[in-house]
Amino acid sequence: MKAERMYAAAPCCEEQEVHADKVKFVNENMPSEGELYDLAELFKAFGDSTRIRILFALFEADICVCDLAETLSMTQSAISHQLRLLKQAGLVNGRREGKQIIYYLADDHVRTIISMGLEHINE
Amino acid sequence: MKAERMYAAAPCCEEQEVHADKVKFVNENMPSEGELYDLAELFKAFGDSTRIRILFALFEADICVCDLAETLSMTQSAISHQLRLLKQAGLVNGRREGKQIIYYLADDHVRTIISMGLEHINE
DNA sequence: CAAACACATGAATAAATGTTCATATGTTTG
DNA sequence: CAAACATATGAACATTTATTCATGTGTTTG
Repeated sequence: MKAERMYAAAPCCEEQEVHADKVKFVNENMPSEGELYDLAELFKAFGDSTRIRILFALFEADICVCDLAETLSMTQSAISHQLRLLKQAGLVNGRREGKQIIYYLADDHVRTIISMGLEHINE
Repeated sequence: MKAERMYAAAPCCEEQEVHADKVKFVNENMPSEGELYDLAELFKAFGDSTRIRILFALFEADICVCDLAETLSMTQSAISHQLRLLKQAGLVNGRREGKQIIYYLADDHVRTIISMGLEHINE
């Protein structure tokens, strides 16, 4: 009879009342759909080692696409595509200087977030 | 003649020397392969809204798989798979209590990192 | 203004990822 | 110890993602 999908049936883990209260409480403090989505998108931007390397490069200096490509031994196209994602996530910005476009970190949250990450993996 | 791949040709952005120095300097301060990989893996764990929601739930209370599934309106299986990833990233741990396994945050870096993320998206 | 340069972007492809379904493992209860 | 419960896990599938290749856009230079 193709029942509705069961997300953990009602009599979940015995003691229904206690658990129902917990579920309710947790959901009250859950951020909005939009905020959850934006958070996930933000961290996705950090979730690739090419992009992480780009960010580390930008910790040291503002730098053009061409030099990023050489630094990371990757094609200009690949770097450009990744820079677009980083820009969409609000992590970097670019300014034109003649023929080149110089990229730089958008704000200091980037350093902070990566520092926390480093602390975590070196615990 | 199928040339070698060109990662931004040698005469990059004119002024070769200045740029070569910059490239060298940036590379000296680049973390190791392993560290870069681990960082990316860590942030990947934050890069999905289901996992973000699980973490927010665990901010409020230690909680079993079944209740997580009910809270997030998802199947037990989906939650279990995601918990495995969060565990691999060192973000959560589980302790057995009778039939259930209660999950909890592994350490306080999780809160800090998510806080930084929230600050960033609300700037 | 034509050629060269620096960068961006669309389409294509291979690899990674998230969820579902079916089933296995481990624990408690009668 | 058999049945019920809570969770874990493997295989399959659809979707997303990272890179490449080819080409387009915008700027400078001769």
